[in-house]
Amino acid sequence: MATLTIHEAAQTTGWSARMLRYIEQLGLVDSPRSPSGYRLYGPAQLQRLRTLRELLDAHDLELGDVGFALRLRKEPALAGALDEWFEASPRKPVDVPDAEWLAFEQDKHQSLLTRSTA
Amino acid sequence: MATLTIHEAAQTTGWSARMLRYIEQLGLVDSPRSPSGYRLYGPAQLQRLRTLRELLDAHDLELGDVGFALRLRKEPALAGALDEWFEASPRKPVDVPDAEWLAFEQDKHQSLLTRSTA
DNA sequence: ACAGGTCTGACACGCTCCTGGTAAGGTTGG
DNA sequence: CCAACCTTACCAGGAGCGTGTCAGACCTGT
Repeated sequence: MATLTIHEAAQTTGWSARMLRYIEQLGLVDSPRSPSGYRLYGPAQLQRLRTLRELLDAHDLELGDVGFALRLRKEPALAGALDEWFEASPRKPVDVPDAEWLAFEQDKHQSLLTRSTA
Repeated sequence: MATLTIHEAAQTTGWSARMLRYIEQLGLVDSPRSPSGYRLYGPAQLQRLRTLRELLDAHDLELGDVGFALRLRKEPALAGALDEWFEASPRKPVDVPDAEWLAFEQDKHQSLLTRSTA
């Protein structure tokens, strides 16, 4: 049988069993389960856990960072909003209706004026 | 003159002066400086600070997250490595030679055996 | 059926992040 | 020259992350 239990998987990957559960909770590597609920780690999962470790070491990342990267793939709206913000000259955000956006644009100068004359 | 000092900018953007310095330190919004070193916030910076706040509120982000997104733009190698990792079906990791991979597959059972007899 | 392995959930500790505050010193404008 | 602002560099305290460990219940192989 090519599937390992969680402690065996921990041994071969260098993570602790605790961390394997945590990694799964972050959505980074989730293993299939046996009928009774045991986690079963196959070659694919082991591979993923190994390369995950390499990834962290190579680029000085933390699990939370990879979790955020995952969130970026799952929420294209978020990725798009960040893209827009990083474009130096920000236009209108995707999900803001024109009226609201214009109000904001006006309000900007408004508040600046009231500030500088206050 | 259309440039504000840090406390004025804090007023109009809703950040604290302390946070404006922190945001600059993260590399998210850095302002030009006066000859003597005072930060000068122009419309472009104020705009950026405003939209930054919207961004955080809209997507439940934190400054560190945006900082990480910035890092992704600055380090294409990092972004590429993450891309690769997220490609779901990883066969052999790019940088692990076949011999090593096979050794691992064998070693797996090996180490489990030696473990249990140790 | 018994030993040992697994499950979830919780508590705890150390560490970093976020944010505020303060101290010591330079700048500016009246 | 003095008040009021700015600068950098620290310390502090609450919140969240990474990790271990324990408890109580369930599963498995001999």
